[in-house]
Amino acid sequence: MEETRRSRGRPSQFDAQIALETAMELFWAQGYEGTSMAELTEAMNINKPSLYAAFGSKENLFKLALEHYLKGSISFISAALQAPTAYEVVQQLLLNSARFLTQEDKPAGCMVNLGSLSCGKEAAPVQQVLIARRKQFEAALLQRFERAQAEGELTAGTQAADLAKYVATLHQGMSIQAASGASREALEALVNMVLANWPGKKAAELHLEN
Amino acid sequence: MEETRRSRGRPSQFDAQIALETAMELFWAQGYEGTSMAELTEAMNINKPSLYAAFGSKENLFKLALEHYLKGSISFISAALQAPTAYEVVQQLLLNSARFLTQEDKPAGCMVNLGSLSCGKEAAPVQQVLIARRKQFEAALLQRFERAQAEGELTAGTQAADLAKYVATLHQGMSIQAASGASREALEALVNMVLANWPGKKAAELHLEN
DNA sequence: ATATTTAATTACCAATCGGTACATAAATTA
DNA sequence: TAATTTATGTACCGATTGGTAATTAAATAT
Repeated sequence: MEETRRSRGRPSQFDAQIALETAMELFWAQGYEGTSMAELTEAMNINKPSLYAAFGSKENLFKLALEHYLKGSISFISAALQAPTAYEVVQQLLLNSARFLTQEDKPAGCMVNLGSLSCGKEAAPVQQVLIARRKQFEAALLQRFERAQAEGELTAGTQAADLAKYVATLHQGMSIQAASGASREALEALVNMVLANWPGKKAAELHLEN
Repeated sequence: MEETRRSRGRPSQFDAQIALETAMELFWAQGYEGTSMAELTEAMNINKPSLYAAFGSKENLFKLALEHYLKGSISFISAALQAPTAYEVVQQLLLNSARFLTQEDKPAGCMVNLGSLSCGKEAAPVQQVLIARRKQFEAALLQRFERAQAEGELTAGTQAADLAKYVATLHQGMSIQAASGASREALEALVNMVLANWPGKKAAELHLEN
């Protein structure tokens, strides 16, 4: 089944996906500027010329590591976005985020939200990519809340855009909390409090939900 | 009147406070790792030996620049904490933050919240100082909300600790929003939404849930 | 076997990093 | 004026930065 046409020259001694996983964890934990190519080559166990041949440059390696990160983390996000109600979307999203942001075997916080927030000019391209991803996340929330609004789910005065920015802001704040040492339990308590005061619903409806 | 005893040797050609202001803006915008001593010496218009003689090291310069930042930004925070009710505390704090984080002539976002979130091992001491400052801010909020609770202001089920973490998290998220290009108006709309759903405000309705 | 293709290895590049030695300039004190 | 004190300017330090040239090793194709 796995008969992928042997390539011609000397075979690679590393698996690109595994190498990207290692690069991802380093960039995730230490950021773009805080991670040197020397650290990367040692952790990935690849010589520098091989690494450059495979991934192009430090900047490109970061972008590929970011895509790898999104592949692994976007699953529970897109799953949450498919929940039947806006409330359940936020519930799933934030509760799962509280856990994701405090995984024991992974860096704390979200790679997209924490990366290159303040950085030198050399890191500007990477910074722009991360900003775009943050906006993309908020746009996905907006789209989902607009649907909820069309389905008559939200209260009259509630703006879908404000709601999307509210959830995105909470998610980003939770990343800083996690990176600053907040425990999983503390984040979960925070999320439960947010859910108990969810703006999209009236108190009476909230009572029925639980 | 300003008869401050002339020092003995050759006089400094720079004002330490003005120099710190410049260093602060650079570190604020580009972070600790993203700002080089070469950039600093040029922007501050001080030779490297003079800079080292005056401020010790890059790490120490950052810490002094941070203290300078706090001196300038902590005023509206401590003023907000003295508002008569918890609601007004949050109102003043977040509305003023929305403006502070989007000043036109200053870097976007909060230097404490955005600095060294992910960084290399060399920046670890600076990272720890920033984490401590974030915790200090949340602790000040906690203290204020505990007072509000003692004054019978909050509903029975509301934990002051959760409330403090909620506001701190929002403030941190707003910093990322500002750093990612969010406008002042968008942040103000967000804050107004948060205030409209402030847990202590509609106490009677929310009390039904728990 | 030989040629060809591709990767690994070693050694190296100019540029920049944070930090300093050394000599000089400008002030006060004696 | 001479001695002392402090800051300045120049020139430099070893280490590290991201990135490569050139050679060798290991596979397939002819």
